[in-house]
Amino acid sequence: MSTLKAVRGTRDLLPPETALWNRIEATARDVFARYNFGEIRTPVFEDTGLFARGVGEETDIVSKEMYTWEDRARAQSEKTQSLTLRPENTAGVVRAYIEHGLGESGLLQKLYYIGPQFRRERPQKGRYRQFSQIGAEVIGPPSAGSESPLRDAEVLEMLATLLDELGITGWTLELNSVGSSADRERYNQALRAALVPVVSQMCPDCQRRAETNPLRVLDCKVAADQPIIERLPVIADSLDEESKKHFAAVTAALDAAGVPYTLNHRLVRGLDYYTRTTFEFTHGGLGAQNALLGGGRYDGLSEMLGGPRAPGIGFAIGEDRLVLTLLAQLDQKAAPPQVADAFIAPLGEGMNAAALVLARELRHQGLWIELGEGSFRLKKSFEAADKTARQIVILGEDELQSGILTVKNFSTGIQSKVPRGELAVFLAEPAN
RNA sequence: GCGGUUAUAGUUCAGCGGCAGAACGCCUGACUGUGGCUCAGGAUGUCGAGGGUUCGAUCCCCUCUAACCGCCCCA
Repeated sequence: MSTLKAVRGTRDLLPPETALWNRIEATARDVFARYNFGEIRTPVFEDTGLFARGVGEETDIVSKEMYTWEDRARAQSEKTQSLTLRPENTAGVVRAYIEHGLGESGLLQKLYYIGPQFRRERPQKGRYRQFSQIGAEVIGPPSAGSESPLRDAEVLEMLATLLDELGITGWTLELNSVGSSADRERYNQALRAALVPVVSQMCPDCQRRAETNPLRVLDCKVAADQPIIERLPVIADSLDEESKKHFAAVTAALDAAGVPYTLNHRLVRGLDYYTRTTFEFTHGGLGAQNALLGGGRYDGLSEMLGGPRAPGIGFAIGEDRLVLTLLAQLDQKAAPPQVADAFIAPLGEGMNAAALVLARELRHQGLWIELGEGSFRLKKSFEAADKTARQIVILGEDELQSGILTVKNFSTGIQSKVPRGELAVFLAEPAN
């Protein structure tokens, strides 16, 4: 019988790596707070219809990657409900926006989330079936300014700030506009028309894409196809005046703020709800999964879900990919194991209870304490202490009677006698 | 979902159709209340799982599972 393991595409996160996850999340919360975002937590599963309508029936995510099941009916007469583990979080946030009438405040809603998402894809490095996204949405009624290109620019500037504060170096912001849904439709037709005479010279994948999703042809990496792709129409030419004006305002604001970006007119994103601005922050160290985060504007999503008009813009960061990138940059050396301030070594099992009392005192004073075990020989206590703490406190009969404790610092090698009343202050001083 | 590579000790990895190996880590002692350095000794394990070929399989064959790489797609 084989032992049980974490299922395919899922994994355990262990210390010390979890410390990095916590640092990333703390930094994100800090940055979001400065931009006046509040946290939203939506359910991990939702009615399947939310994703079918919100993300799009024809997308890969909905058509083949969702974890969906029929919920048990409570009564014979009741119909079962189709539920799905969320494959992304924007649809859930917009559902909550509609459900709670958040638009009625007349204010812009600025919401962020951190949490697991689920897609049944073939796992690879940087791609898991349960993965974590850090995302945010700016959404509200047009009267709150939700359509303004300033919102796009602010979100992008915030992301640049976040990546910089996380210490991610070498990222690239790729930017495009896919226009309104009408613009997109017009472009699709132009693209199909332009492909007809040339598609037979292209790779088999492109021949298939030309049928199923012409926009995807732009993503082709086959070298021989590139000259053909170069001559295909560009989406910018299909944008209406409003969309052009919007995009020009976004780039102008980014220029003013000094946020570097690259225009990529081939950047088309896979979710149906995107309109106008779309973007991706990429990083070279991630291999085939080079997108650190992706996002864009979704002016029609609320209405697609039966809500009021509520334009918005948002993004999702692949937290797993952030961790991979930082781990690669840190080069393992800058991952110091977490060590306690002090290790308390009781001498003999008779000292165990007294050691707990001492540990309690010190912990209540804010110190990180590792509590040893009296049956250990002192040598063994030292060995354990050296791996888990900066210093060791010896608690034997002598120390208990006299109230003068023996402390040894591992980095300096200095051993000291410290009165119990001064112990907490002494231990807190890194140089002792 | 498709193609390729891989799977041996806690970890990183050698290995061979005939007793399962190294390094690091771990445990014990030298050192009875003093770690790191050193020395001596010890345990590492269903050789990913299941089946087949063979006198004999960790090794060859098949199936499965998983990781990694590429495709698809995406965070």
